[in-house]
Amino acid sequence: MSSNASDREEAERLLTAERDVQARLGDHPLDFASLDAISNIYRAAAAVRRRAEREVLASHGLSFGAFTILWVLWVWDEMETAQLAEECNLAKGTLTGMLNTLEKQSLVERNRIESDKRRVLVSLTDRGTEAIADVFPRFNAFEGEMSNGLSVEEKRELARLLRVVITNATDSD
Amino acid sequence: MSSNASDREEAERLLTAERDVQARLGDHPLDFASLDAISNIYRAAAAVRRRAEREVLASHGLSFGAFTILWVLWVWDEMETAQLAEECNLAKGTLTGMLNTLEKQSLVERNRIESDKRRVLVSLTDRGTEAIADVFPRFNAFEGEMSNGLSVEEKRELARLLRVVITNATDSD
DNA sequence: CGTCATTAGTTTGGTACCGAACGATCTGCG
DNA sequence: CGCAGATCGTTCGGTACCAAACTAATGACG
Repeated sequence: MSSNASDREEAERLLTAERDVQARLGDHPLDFASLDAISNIYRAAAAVRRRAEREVLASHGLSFGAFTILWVLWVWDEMETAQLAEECNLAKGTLTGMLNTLEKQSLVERNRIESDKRRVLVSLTDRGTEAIADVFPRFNAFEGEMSNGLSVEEKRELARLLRVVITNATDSD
Repeated sequence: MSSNASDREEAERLLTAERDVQARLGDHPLDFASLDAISNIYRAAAAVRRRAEREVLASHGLSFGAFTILWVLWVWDEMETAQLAEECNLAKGTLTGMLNTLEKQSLVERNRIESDKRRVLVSLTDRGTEAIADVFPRFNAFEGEMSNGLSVEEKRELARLLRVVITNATDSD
């Protein structure tokens, strides 16, 4: 890791920008701590997602969202659509489309619940189980790479801090 | 916040699932610390983004990405397309489309650079400056809400931990 | 000068994703 | 029963987003 002249220049450039922004805001004080924390969440998520799709998922023809669906179904065996959408952080309309795709690929199957025909139970097919069992270890190793340089305690702390944000963002939705 | 019976049940449910997954993986050990840390990044990002769009940005007709573009231009005054895409975490093709939208709304303008006609300098219009100056304080307050319950030190720590992940995910791209 | 590799931005084709409106099914209450 | 609301999944219209192919402009080297 280089901590050199250009890093220092970059830091100065950022400080100048920070001052400029503050000036433009007048006396309304800027909450930089929150800004950094929250905006880095988005940057990290986008970067991790893109890289995962390219390096781990593309070879299996899976998008990040599709992977998540398979993973959740693998863990919980079968799940109703609404719950699955919630667990995967997707709007239910989005899930419908992705399940169509996954169904065409014979990775998942849908079954209407007899006792309540509005509801649908989604589960993995054998092919789907095979796929996620194959790709998951690679994905988990990738997660390890992405948190390289963090101790186990730091990873736990990161997860904890993020849980607070998730709660705030999900609260009284 | 309730720490009650159903929370405990939920925790047990999760532990069971964890054991099941581990069993399914056989002797290949699962890196739960990395899994939690990384997957929470994505959950947090999606939750924050959706909420920001609904509660802060929708009233201004801005998407999260569009907001980011305006914000970056506000901070840096003007910027070439490639650099702007990088700063906003967008593929350059994506940026083209979003700039078209923003241009139609008269929020940004594009100017070819005379000395090198391939390049384009993007900057805010007066309307754009007005828009971001109006919405940003609200957005920053929202970021504060999202990190509610975290001390300033914890926010800085969160930002720092995420920077490590960002570096890992961006490294040798 | 001309041609070839490089670079900047745009176009293209395709998926993911959202919110809102919808249609089907269930449930409670008269 | 029967019908008024609630609840489930799907459909619809629209944006955002990516990677890869393309186009125009530049610059380097003969």
